[in-house]
Amino acid sequence: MAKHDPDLSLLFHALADPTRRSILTRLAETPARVTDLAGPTGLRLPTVMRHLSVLEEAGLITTSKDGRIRTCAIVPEALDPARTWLDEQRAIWEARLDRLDAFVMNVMKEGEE
Amino acid sequence: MAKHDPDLSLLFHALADPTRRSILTRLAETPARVTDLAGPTGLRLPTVMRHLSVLEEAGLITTSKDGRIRTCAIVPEALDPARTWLDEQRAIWEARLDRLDAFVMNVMKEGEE
DNA sequence: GCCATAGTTAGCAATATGGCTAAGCATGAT
DNA sequence: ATCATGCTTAGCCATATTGCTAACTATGGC
Repeated sequence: MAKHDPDLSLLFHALADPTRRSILTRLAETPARVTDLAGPTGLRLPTVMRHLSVLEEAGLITTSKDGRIRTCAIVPEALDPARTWLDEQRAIWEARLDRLDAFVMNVMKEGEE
Repeated sequence: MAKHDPDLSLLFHALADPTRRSILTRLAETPARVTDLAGPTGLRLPTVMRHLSVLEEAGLITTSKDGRIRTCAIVPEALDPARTWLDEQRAIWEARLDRLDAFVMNVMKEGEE
């Protein structure tokens, strides 16, 4: 049951920003409030909110509000589609490398003229 | 031989675009000319050139020009930093999950006393 | 030389991104 | 009730991204 959109573009885009990655590693320690997350970044609240919504839309975090406090937490399995894609690519790329070796050697041999 | 910056932001950003990912999977089959890569995308040459330079700056591909033909090829190990980061995160995230489990169990146990 | 091919460069337009301030709303403490 | 806290919304600005066309360079074939 895929609740979150596993769209790779959303996922990779969310991971492409250092602020967002630092938020994720911070959340890896423990869930945190929005203000707690903003602190280390040195950014203003609305800016952090924006990053959080990007992370949430990518399915990387969930948030819930209790009173006036919104608590954010990671969604560990959200990384899986990215990992899977990378693993698939590596498999394909490496398989091709063997063929490429042969190709390069051939070209180099012909280039000796 | 210019070492490419393994910057995760560049890397993830490059992977965040479907066109670029399709170019990569195309290149996984075999090296190809710029025109060959442009064909399947339905995009114009300059646009594809742009995508290629993003991929090259991220270290994901190398290109070389022979006569008027530029040949592009994947750089398999370029994915490693991304894979490594994902693996690290997963380890940390899962480690925290265990602690969270313990915490929850502890709370539940105390609640029974 | 002439011309088609392959790529490149320059520049335009629309949209997205990432930061901000200012003002608003809801909640908890006094 | 009042006020501080925590978040939210609206809107502004600068820059980046992604597409395009048009014009240019460079190479290879005839």
